[in-house]
Amino acid sequence: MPELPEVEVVRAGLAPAVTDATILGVEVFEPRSLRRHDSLAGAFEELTTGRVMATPARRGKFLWIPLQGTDEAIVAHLGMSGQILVREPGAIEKGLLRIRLHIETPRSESGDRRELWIDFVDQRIFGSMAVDTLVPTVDGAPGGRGTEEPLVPAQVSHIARDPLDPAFDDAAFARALGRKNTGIKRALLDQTLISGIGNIYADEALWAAKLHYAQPANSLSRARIRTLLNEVRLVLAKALAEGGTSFDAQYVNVNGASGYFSHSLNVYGQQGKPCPRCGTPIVREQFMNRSSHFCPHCQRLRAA
DNA sequence: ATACACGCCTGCTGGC
DNA sequence: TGCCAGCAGGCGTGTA
Repeated sequence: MPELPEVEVVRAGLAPAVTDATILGVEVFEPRSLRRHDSLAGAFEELTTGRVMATPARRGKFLWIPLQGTDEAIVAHLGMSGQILVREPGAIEKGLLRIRLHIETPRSESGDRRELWIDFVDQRIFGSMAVDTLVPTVDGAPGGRGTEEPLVPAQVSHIARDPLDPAFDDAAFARALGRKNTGIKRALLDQTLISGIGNIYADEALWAAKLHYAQPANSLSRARIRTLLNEVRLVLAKALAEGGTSFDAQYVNVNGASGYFSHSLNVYGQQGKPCPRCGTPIVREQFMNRSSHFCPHCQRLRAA
């Protein structure tokens, strides 16, 4: 499932196709894929058709494409199974096509323009697209990766910056953890504290930092928080460098090719296999109605 | 206010 | 063989 690295791969792959391209038309095959769209502001099709797009931006797992000459952007979240694919007209989608943007790229040096399809494919409809208003960032820093503008879609403004964002505030994150009387994994998955982390990379980062998922967030020392943040960044950066994860082949990048980080997972999905550090069999337990994978030897609950 | 349960979704898998 | 419960889990909303 797409987490920060996978969404960033999509954003970067989308950029050359959509930047300065014009939206010629929109086909919505599944209205539920517009769940995030507030139709009181107008129909998605009407707000997008004819607009010229700017470079896509991302914060955490949210992606947005500003619409030039307006204070609006197309917002996309991939949910569990969403993909955004850049296709040549006429391509046949194997997955469940929910929304298709017909776009025309800007005039090239040779003077021609190309028509492309931007296909939003999503099996489970946890993801969605919308048109939303851009609002100023609270801290005045750029809204996210891919933009210099201090703007963020209204529905993304409550999402914290992600740990790869230069404007992420380490000290504020540490203070927030100190106020959280909950397990550290729950805090890592709380997108209002730190964004971009999902179940896979939460388990991987906790293993790397030798922390138990239920360790109370407010029991961690400043030094441990620093270590954890460092491991989070290493895990995300490594996955990003490898092009994203595709342990179940749900995730594909904008051209339809699978990512390939799954071979280097240390604990996620590795239950029963030896811990790469100490050899103790990895355990899987239910936590927060999802699976948590950890090494019972390396990752023990510590006294507060 | 904070913490947490739940609903949303569909394709695949394993057990009977 | 066929059916169906269980599972995958991010995020918004509702509740205590």
